[in-house]
Amino acid sequence: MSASTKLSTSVKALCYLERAYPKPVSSSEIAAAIGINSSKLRMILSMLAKNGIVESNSGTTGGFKLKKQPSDIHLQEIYCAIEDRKAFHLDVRKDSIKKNSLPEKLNFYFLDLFAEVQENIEDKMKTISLESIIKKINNN
Amino acid sequence: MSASTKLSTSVKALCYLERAYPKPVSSSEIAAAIGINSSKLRMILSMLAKNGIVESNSGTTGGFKLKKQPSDIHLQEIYCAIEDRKAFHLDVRKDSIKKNSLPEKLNFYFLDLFAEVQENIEDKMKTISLESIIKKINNN
DNA sequence: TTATTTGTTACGGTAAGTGTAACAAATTAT
DNA sequence: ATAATTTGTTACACTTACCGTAACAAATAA
Repeated sequence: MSASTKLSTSVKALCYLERAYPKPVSSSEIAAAIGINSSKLRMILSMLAKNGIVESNSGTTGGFKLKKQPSDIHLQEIYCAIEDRKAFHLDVRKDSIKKNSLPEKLNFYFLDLFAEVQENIEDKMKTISLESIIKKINNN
Repeated sequence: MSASTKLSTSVKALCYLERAYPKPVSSSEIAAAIGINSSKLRMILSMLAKNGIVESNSGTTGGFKLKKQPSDIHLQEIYCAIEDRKAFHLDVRKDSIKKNSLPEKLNFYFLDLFAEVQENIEDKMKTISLESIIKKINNN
């Protein structure tokens, strides 16, 4: 699952949970509402649960519900919870490239550059809370 | 071919051309030096040629050479020449999503957000010239 | 004990990315 | 003119990633 898909799916689910709060909601219900398979959604929600963003409970009265206030949940936090890899990942073909060659040095250069870009993106995401998204959406 | 691969390959080739300047170099020679297939490289270089970054000539004495000064070639320019799509592209599954629903609104929200991020990245790339990359590489 | 829900794994189908080959068109050398 | 070289482009097999779905053990409540 791609990073952007995971991120948007997460926010859709979290918005749904915010509306239902404090009632817990099952993955099936959320999945049907946002148009995704419930297994895939559970995969995402379980990661959010491990990172303390949502609470999950098994059983008849189980389901998911928000564990933090929307104003305290930021995009960067969500992103880190669901994705270990970076959004940008450079091709570093160590095969067929000589040590200390120009191509290798350029690979390192782009590795650094993309890491920097990645940091910029994460900084931006830190400034966006779930609450701000919900407010913006409601004004449309 | 992914955007990051195209970009790094382009810069590798351009650095090679800068070193050989003003002698034209064949795609085979560059391809061997940077470890890529010559057909794929020609695909990239032809796009750079269409955008006035390099000059291409057929025939025995043909090949590629820089058409602009390294200080006048910027990453953003290269990126635009080789890639029409954006680096980030959101999943907008219009199927199974109702009109004016929360998920649809959130899709639009992320579409806007990612477009903004994209602009930030391009702004950053505008500040990086081929010359600055070459200087940085040579100091390592 | 039964029913419900999470958490996780697996699998087939589809799309994207990679590496290579091939060949027409253009240009130069002989 | 003819041959050789190089670009520009297309095609193809192979691999990898992605997407949608199903399945089932573990946990929990009725």
